[in-house]
Amino acid sequence: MDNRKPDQTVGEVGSEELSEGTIREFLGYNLKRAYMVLNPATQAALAELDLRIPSFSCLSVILANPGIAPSALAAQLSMERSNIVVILDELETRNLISRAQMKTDRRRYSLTATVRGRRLHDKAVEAIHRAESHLLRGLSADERQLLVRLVNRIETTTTD
Amino acid sequence: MDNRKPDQTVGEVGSEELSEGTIREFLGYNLKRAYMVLNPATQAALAELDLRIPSFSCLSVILANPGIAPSALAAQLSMERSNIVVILDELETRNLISRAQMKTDRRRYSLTATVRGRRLHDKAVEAIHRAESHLLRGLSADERQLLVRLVNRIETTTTD
DNA sequence: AAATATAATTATTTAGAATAACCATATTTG
DNA sequence: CAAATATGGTTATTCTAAATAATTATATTT
Repeated sequence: MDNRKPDQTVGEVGSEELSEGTIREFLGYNLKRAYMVLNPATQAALAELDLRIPSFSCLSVILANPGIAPSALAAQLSMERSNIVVILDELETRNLISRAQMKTDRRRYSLTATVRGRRLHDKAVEAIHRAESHLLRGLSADERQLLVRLVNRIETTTTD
Repeated sequence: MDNRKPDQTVGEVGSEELSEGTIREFLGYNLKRAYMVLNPATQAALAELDLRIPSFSCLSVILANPGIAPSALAAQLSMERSNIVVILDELETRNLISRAQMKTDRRRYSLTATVRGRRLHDKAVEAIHRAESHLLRGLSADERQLLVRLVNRIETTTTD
């Protein structure tokens, strides 16, 4: 029933002939494996610019939404507010973003990227694109686009 | 240059109109988001059977490769050998697998699943399939298959 | 005016993954 | 053959990232 090779030696499985069994059927497992490949590659690409992935993500969302508040940023990236703070501290110290108290609500801070922040961000975007392109070199442009769309439809389904 | 809405109030970005900016372009970001959705769903499905994801993965690979050694198991799942040990301890305590010293090499242990282990595994497979099917309900069978294939081609590309 | 809620922050805890070190057995090599 | 080196499993430890709790300031509600 479950013996693929009826004559296999029990207790002696050659390392080349290992089967992954059922787990490869699951999307979750495959996603995780892929993520474990993409993530270090992205980290390495950003490390050259002294950025970590969460810092880059924050910078990117701030650039796309000038004036965004930390709590909105956290919600957007599905991060804890408390963890956002230390990232913003670092970005601000490095003069990549600036915090300004809002006049309308003095509890909130308005986040904007500096010119320096934008320049670094743009470099980072290129670096990540290079890294990903390398990993995706086996896929055509159409296939890449299709992949991203399909991946997004998982999440879309969920958020509803 | 960077003002999408020329008349927007700086420091006042409505929460509904947030843009994700460039990050959505990156496969890594999209994969992570999807993974963050799949993972908790899988965890929840397995929790009912008192299994965690790594335990299930080990059980599954052992079932597919009876007699596999812990180090081969670790390599297969890209886990540290030292972390595998505690998982095997738990699986053995619960009588889901058994460890037997190999005659040929007494340093190695031969891992096999028990009947009880197989039964629990099969239940777990069903539970995960149910959970994933729910999350993927917006995709057709063809699309799901295509998604998994494309995801796998990322990793394949890398391992070469 | 008092009570309650929200935003940012700080400090603490927790959980997981990676590292280092240890013992037993195998293999290699002088 | 004996000594040295390597490998497999195990244990203990360290490191890091994420989650929680608690604090202060301001806003809103009653």
